[in-house]
Amino acid sequence: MKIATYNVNGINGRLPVLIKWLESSKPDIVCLQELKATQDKFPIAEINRAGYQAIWNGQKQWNGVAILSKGYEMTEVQSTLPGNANDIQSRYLEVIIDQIVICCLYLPNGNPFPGPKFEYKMDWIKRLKKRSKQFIDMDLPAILVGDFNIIPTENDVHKPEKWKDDALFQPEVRRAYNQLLKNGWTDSIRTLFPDEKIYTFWDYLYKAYDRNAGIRLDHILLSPYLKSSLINGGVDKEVRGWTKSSDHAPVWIELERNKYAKFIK
Amino acid sequence: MKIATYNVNGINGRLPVLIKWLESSKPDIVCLQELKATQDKFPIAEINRAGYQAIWNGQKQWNGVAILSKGYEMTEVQSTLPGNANDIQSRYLEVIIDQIVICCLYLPNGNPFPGPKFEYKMDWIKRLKKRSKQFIDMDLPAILVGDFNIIPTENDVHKPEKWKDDALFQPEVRRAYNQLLKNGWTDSIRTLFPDEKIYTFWDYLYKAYDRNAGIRLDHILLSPYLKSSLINGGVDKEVRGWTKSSDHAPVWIELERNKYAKFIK
DNA sequence: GTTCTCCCGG
DNA sequence: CCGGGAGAAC
Repeated sequence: MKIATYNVNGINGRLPVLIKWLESSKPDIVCLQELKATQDKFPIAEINRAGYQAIWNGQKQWNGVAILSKGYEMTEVQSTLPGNANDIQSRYLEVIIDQIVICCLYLPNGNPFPGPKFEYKMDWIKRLKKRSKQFIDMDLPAILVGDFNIIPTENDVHKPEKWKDDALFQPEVRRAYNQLLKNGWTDSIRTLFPDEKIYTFWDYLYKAYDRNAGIRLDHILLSPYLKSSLINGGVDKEVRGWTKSSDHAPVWIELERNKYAKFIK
Repeated sequence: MKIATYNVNGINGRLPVLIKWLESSKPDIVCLQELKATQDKFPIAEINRAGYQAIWNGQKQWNGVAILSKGYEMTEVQSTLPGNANDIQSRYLEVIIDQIVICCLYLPNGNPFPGPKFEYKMDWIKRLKKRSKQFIDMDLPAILVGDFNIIPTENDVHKPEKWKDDALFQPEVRRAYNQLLKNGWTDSIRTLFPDEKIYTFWDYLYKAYDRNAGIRLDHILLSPYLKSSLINGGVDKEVRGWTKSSDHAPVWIELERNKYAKFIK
């Protein structure tokens, strides 16, 4: 089972690129972030035509998340991250597919640091830790998939010194990410490639992609039950070079179906 | 010699359509209106690549006119319509090509009627009458080419009654157009097709093009010396149906080179 | 409807 | 640099 995440930065503006990538990469499950479209502007007809069902959580100008599935039935569990009834930003979608809990998340950027937006980010992370801890405690097969807006380590950024004042690279943010790992979550890509410089985002400005001045923001975290099912993964880096591309590249993993199936029973 | 006019409604947004049309219609001279681009944003490189030189008169948000030439040398004469030093809108460009004075004009729309915008339109027409009368008085071979924003007669509009309150169809505007004809100017298209319903503009709204609910706004007027040189003309109506098309269609005429050459000597 | 401009957010 | 939104003009 191939599971991917892709921050599309505007699903309607990005539709040709998205469809082209779906057809070449053929993921079974896709978590999308930054739809930048209202619920009724989600291009469901084109998504269907590409062979995918979808559940989505739109919003007017920013944010917006969706989960696409090819063949697998989906059941929606949550469309908000629990813990703050005042949070009206569309950044979370939780579904069950093939007996796995799949959480599509678009964590707040948090810039400028410091400030209220950063505080919102930290509160969001706190709620994510709480929600995700429940999956661990319940021994559920679960995956946290999406744009975390967190650069986990110095090995995940081209020039660490440029990011020291940025909300994406604050010590307390990185510490929170590490706590997720300590809680039992596995960073798929880092597990597969322990030492490589791997990026998933390159700024539109200053020809960042041409210079490979990137950062790693998009992550796929596996609960303990799924850890041993991980058989492959990567970043579809070339997609970032396509015309009219998002500033993110898609990230994907492959799970061995049989390995986790036996645990669930 | 094939001379055309085309209100492009944004030259940069329209570039693929414009190039495609240039390559299929192959006019020698083209007057463009509504560039909607500043002087430095005019896509001269792409125009050159299509085989045309250009002189243009850009403006920030609206207006903007240009004259393209394939092979013929151009000499700029005026970049404003004389008679009002306070008029800063880029709506006029006068050049000499092959010994003919070519005036590219984008006459003000004038809506809403009545009001200051309509008064500006009438003042502009008054100045145009004055300038164009000079060409007649001087026996010069001259052409007035462009978007006149004037519906000359009831035969130039799909449903005349819908336009009676519109600045494009006001009696005093149509009277002014008729005075140009009385001064000696020849409406090329109407001369070639005296009775046909011919349109050059279809609103983007209400599927106006599909219903052929159009109006004739774009005209090519010949001074007396050139009248007998007119051998062909038409509207490239199909261009209006192309994807990402302007709301106007190109209009063109062909002049017999030898017929007017003998008069000039 | 479709363009462009300015603005925001990233 | 790009998306999307608001607003103006046609």
